[in-house]
Amino acid sequence: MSKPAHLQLVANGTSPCSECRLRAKCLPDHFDDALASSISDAVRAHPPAARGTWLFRQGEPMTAYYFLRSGSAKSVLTADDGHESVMSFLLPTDLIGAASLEQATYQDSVITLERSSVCEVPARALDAIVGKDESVRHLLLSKVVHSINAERHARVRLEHLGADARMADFILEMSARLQDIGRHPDEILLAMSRYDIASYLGLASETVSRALTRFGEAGLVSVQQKQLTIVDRDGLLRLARGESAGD
Amino acid sequence: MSKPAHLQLVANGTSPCSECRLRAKCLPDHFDDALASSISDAVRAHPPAARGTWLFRQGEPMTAYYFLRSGSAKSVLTADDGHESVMSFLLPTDLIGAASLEQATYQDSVITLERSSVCEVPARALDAIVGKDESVRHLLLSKVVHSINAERHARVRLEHLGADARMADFILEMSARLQDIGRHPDEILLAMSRYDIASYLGLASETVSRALTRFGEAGLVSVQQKQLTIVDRDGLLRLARGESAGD
DNA sequence: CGGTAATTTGACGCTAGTCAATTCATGTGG
DNA sequence: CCACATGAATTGACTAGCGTCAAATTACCG
Repeated sequence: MSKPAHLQLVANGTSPCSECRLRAKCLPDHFDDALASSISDAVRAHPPAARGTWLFRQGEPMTAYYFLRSGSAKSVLTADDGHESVMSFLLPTDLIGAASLEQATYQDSVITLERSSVCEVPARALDAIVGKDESVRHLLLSKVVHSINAERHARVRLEHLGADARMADFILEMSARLQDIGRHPDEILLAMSRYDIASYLGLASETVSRALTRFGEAGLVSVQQKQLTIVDRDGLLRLARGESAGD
Repeated sequence: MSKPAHLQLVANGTSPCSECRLRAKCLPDHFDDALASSISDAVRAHPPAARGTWLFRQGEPMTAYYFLRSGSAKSVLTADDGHESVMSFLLPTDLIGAASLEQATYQDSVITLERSSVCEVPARALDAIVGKDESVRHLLLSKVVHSINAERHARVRLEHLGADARMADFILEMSARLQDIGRHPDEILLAMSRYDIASYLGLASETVSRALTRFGEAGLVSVQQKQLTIVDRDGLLRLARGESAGD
């Protein structure tokens, strides 16, 4: 994260979705010719960008949305007083910029957490497709609504759970999302810093550190730097439900 | 709130929007004939419902959205373990059910906090209008996105603010929303219980009570049961920014 | 006017934040 | 390729804010 740089707009990609392994998560089932041609006009695949690359920054004019194709990123909200909060971690197939739809400027900043590639969809092009294709419209809406419910989950987690429970819930959340995109649900690469996790969960980074250490000692997970492996999923589940380790 | 009852579907309303004082907040500027007729087919105004009436409950099949026309309501999320969290307070012109768009069942429960009336929009009718009218589509999307950003604000409030600051922020939030619908920004009717406020802010109800008492003593507000009057707006603002009372 | 629920107020304890010091990765340049 | 520098992560000690429990008071509705 030493050299933040803006995303280079190297538009060397061509109609990218037709061959994409993850297409089913981004587009409707029926990938007919009409849709395919709309898409290839609209979507621009980018070459991989280095860790620490900004896709956009809060306050900039809103020009495009993105879908993450590989790697990972985080979304950061900067409050009036300068405080920064990590609002979400982004994995492949996630819609990036949902909170900025219909807005003149971006409502948050997004930065890659590792070498990552994205598919860019200019705002205008998205609007055109959504106006034409009903199933794309439903898919977009359901992605947006999904992010409402993700925010709500995050909020309820803050309201009701203690530090350990939040941490366990976070691990299970990441696991479920990895599984959803066809990755192994027990092998989690924590590409973000402890500080980022802490901000996401409303904790101090020391508390995250302590929780991970304790989880390791209790045989719930095994942690080696950024690589976390789930060992006792049921144990994590119990913790996330707010039951103390022993019950 | 003693006798919860489901909303009576007395469809005695007719094309309600054409005469509605708050139309500008629910519909696009140009209210042409085509749109007007779509609307009158779709929107059904209900007679006022008593306090404690459920509009819908989490898990029920999703059939319709609502716009609040008068009164107020709260949205409640029930977690797997039975815990209930107040997710939002609803005021006139608010879209009710945004989190349930494109879902088979309602994602939360909504109950009136006082005698209130609503405009019902069947899911199918909304979809039809959104498919036809571009400006309605943009308005709907911006309402949905607005609720993402409201959730985010609520979450950042939990993460960064102490009890007093949350409370002050809540009062200012309600004030701004009242002003937005043309009501006096200093006269706030707290139709919800202290317990509801506490749940919304992630606090204990005792903490809410104490904060209100202290605010009254400090001359920031004047409280008489459910009627709250803002006395020192700047003082509240400073508190909400996290500055202690004296700075 | 009485009964019930909501609210207020007080006392106490625990959780997690803060401060501080140490160890450990990471990647950079000689 | 290794030594070093920088920032991240870990660990420990201390403290404060807020939740919990309990009791008293007040509002509200029949």
